[in-house]
Amino acid sequence: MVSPPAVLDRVLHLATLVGTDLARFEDESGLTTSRAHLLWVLGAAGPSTQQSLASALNVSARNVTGLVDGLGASGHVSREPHPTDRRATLVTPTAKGERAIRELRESHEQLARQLFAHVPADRLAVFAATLDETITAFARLMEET
Amino acid sequence: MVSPPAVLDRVLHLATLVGTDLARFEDESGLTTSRAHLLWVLGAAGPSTQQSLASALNVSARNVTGLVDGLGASGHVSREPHPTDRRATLVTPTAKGERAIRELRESHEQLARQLFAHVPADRLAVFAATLDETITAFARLMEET
DNA sequence: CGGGAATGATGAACCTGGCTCACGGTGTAG
DNA sequence: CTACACCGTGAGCCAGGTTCATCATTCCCG
Repeated sequence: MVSPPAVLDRVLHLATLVGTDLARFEDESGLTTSRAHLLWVLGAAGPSTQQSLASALNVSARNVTGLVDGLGASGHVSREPHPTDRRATLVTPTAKGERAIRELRESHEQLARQLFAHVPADRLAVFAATLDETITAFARLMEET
Repeated sequence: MVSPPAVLDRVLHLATLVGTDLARFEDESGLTTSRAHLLWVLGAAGPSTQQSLASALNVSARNVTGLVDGLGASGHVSREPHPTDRRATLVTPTAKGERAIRELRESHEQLARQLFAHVPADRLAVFAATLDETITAFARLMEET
């Protein structure tokens, strides 16, 4: 019999390990977690207004200003005028930013492949399914509250 | 076929959800994440020097000073003289601190039970085993680097 | 036993990542 | 044209981290 709290601990343990790996990546690339996160979102969504980045990252718009300032200073993104709305700016990755996004993706993929390399496909499927159900259970739990 | 990166994403997703739940707990109890974490460790290890807390939390000793200051101000812990080493202080939970630690444990256990309630025991066992193997794989990966 | 090195906690100064509130510029619906 | 809504940002705050320097104590070795 496996005790649920022990399983939860394992999940959290794995998450912190992945976080450690991300930190290593950041050290190498000179990015911080939040800026890497912003770049990640930018890579997924393409050039975006700061508002949309704020809601995607689930932080305040003011905070995005600061992150974009930092990424601008390090040459990863630039602020381009929005083609139709003169209030907004389009945060756009530079060549350096694109490269960082690509490395981020590759690092993520490589980590995932290495982590699960030893797990047979059928067990990985069970694993993923259980995760899905658990996430769903969580969502239901949050709604009730 | 389940793609490894997608599985990794699910793990991280679940971890952030759990993090959200922890944040809710903090709001209710007036604690912050780091202080709750310190209390958690304190509950597991019993009265400790700040040094040992620092290494358990993996942060600088200086930082622990600040966290203990905060927890002291909110009445969760007190600094007691170390019985044999007059340089050190023993960070000790007060009655209020003990209560918070108990609530922390209960909340954690309840969450785990609710999350995995719907998962049959055999599948949970596979899940836990896969997690263990993955964590081990990770440790091996880190060593090589 | 005595003196130099290690250790435990903290003050000072700094950075990042968050937040809110206020404000100026722009868009848009009446 | 006027009012309202929305985008970005300045100002100011807090928590959580860091390093470096300092002081008291402990420990160890000659």
